[in-house]
Amino acid sequence: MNVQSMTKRDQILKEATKLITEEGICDSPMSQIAIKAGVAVGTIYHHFKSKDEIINEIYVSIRKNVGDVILENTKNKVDLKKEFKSVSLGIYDYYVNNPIEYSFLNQLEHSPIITKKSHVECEKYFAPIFQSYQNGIEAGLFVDMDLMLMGMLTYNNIITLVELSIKGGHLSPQIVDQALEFSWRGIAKR
Amino acid sequence: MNVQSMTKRDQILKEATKLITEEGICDSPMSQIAIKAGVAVGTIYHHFKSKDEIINEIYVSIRKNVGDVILENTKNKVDLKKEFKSVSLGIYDYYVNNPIEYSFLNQLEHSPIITKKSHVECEKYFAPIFQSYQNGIEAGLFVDMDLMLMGMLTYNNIITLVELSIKGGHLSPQIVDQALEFSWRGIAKR
Amino acid sequence: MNVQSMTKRDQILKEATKLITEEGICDSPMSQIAIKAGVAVGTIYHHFKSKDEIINEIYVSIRKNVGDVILENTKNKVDLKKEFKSVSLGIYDYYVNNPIEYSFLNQLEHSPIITKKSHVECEKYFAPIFQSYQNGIEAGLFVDMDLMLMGMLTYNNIITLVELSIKGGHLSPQIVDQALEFSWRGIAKR
Amino acid sequence: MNVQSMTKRDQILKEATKLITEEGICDSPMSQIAIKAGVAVGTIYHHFKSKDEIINEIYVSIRKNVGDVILENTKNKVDLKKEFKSVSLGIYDYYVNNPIEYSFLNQLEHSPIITKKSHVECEKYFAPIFQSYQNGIEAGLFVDMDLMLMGMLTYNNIITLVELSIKGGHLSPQIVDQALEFSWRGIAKR
DNA sequence: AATGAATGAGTCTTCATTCAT
DNA sequence: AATGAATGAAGACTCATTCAT
Repeated sequence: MNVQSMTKRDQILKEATKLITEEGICDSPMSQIAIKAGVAVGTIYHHFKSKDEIINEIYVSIRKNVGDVILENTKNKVDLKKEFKSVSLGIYDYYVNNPIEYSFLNQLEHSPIITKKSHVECEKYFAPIFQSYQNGIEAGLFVDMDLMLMGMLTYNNIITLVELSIKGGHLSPQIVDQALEFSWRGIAKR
Repeated sequence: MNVQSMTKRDQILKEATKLITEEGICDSPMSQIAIKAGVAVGTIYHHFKSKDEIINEIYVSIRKNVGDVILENTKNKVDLKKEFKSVSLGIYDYYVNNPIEYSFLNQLEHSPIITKKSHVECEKYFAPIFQSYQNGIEAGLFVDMDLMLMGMLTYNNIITLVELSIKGGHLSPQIVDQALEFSWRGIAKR
Repeated sequence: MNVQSMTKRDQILKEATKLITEEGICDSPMSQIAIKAGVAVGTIYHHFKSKDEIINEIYVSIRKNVGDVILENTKNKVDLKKEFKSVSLGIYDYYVNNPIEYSFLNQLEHSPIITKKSHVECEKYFAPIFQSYQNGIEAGLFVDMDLMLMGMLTYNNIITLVELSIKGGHLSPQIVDQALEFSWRGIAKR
Repeated sequence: MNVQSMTKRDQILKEATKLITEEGICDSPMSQIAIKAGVAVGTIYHHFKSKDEIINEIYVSIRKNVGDVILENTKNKVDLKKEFKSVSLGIYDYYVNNPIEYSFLNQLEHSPIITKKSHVECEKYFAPIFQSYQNGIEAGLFVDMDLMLMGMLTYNNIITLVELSIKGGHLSPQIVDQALEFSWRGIAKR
């Protein structure tokens, strides 16, 4: 795969993401993606097997981006609260700065189009957080809560914040911190 | 509108909800909805203007169901924590007992198909909760947090719980209570 | 058939004429005719066997109106030129004062929807003109032209005038007379 | 556009013309046009945006054919009467030899499907005749008649002739000449 | 006579995918 | 690798007509 085709492949993925986010999957035909990406329809089929494959690839790749943020912010073992906050802020920043990717995830995560395989592949990107929470519980610093529940509650609280930010415009650092404190009070032992 | 057509109209809405939940909008043709509902395609168009209209109507009606639950659990002013828990459990129970409706909401809430008008109409169903939180803050019993943020965080925590329940099977009352306590710690002043 | 149903029947015919003229046959559904006529769809089918029947009935009835004008202006045998002019002006006036009927005829006369039977029935309405021309030729006052040709040429010249009037607004009596003289020169021996 | 697609495009136009002429627009579905043209339905939409676009394109192209005939017979400035007759005969011949095209025009010219744009585009094809008549009037050889009126009267007389020919079978040169003389007497000063 | 809910074949159009170039 | 014409199944929606009330 040479440089030019790399470019085309990426162009296709990028424009597909944008179009699907804006119009919905039902209203994002391959022909339109081709036009936006500046390639022929046939070219898309040189790089991808089907429309569903494109969608799944985009989905997983965005999840991976978030996974990278998590990894980055958990690699140096530091104070638990600091880590909690830096991971949370990292995810928050990623979504707020990549609203198209965020919106894509929202529209697709509950769709039957995303395969079981894709979902499974995405799970591993969250592993570092679960590890971190596990440590917190074992160290007696976190409340004794079901691990999966704790992970989902805290993650979804970040999503709530992102949602508010995207709908209502920029959030002040105070508001963001309020939300993170909300979560922290929920998991940390007094 | 007589009894029989009521039945047909409801049948259409019910089967459309089920099909869309299972197959996704793209894979839920009107012809299929008609078959499942036991009516002719034309009959659907006798009762609804378009596919989008059906989807929006279903969306709003489910939100209204949740609104009714909220209303039911906020009408008797009682202890704030009791109210918080009964509202939360009410919503939780509704979604867990109506997984199809829950899934429908998930798939559609971020879709461009749902109109601004529908979204606006749904907002009012949440008003009682916001009122309750407002009271809590003013009484000095809740932390001084942005009202919208507080509402979304607590609501989404219930959603998280529902998600876990639907994915992982029945949740023990302890787990449910853990999650509600997580939220309560997040909003209540110590 | 009582007075009320007469009214409804006529209402249906009137609104069908208008709608078809404005929208074309393809875009004039029975349901729309029913609404415009203020009746139920089923009511239309009490009065007419089918859509085609309505169209044919309207077509023939308009042709009959023109036939009545012809009859009216040929019943008193007078000077040939005067008769020619009064018949021509009569037809011209009818169309200009009934532009919807005129337009209906235009749109339908070449359509396969109009049956052979309808066409044949309409022919008789023109008989008086042909008789008049026959007389003119036999009297040696008109050029010796094929009778049918003479009839069509003169009639179509009136149509030309109507067309010009409807497209370009009111025509001065001078212009109208110019056209009638054009025809007259075409048929009268010098 | 290569040779093969040209062929397909033309095939579609040709078969659409024939079918619409025979069956009327309402009874000429795209599926049928596709079958007759020996292409897939989708292929039609590869070449045309909509059914209406096809119809308008056919309409204008036929008018253009007539325009070419007019142009051909007016380019050599000769005797006015000779020109009048050659133009008239040219148009007459075109229609008689292309009865499908003639019938198409008849069915469509008063239809709301033909756009204003199409009508305007067609006007220019008649310009040479109007110029010729203008010359005749200015040279004092033609009666002083409204130019548009003169154009329409003479043109419609040709149409009358065509109509008679198509309905009644072949017309003798004498009959044709009778009609042209009818028109000539109408416009020429004695 | 009048109604209008119901029907379902049929309409125009779309679009994922293929394939010859 | 890239193209884009071609395909045809399938989609949303229409509408003439029927029929129980």
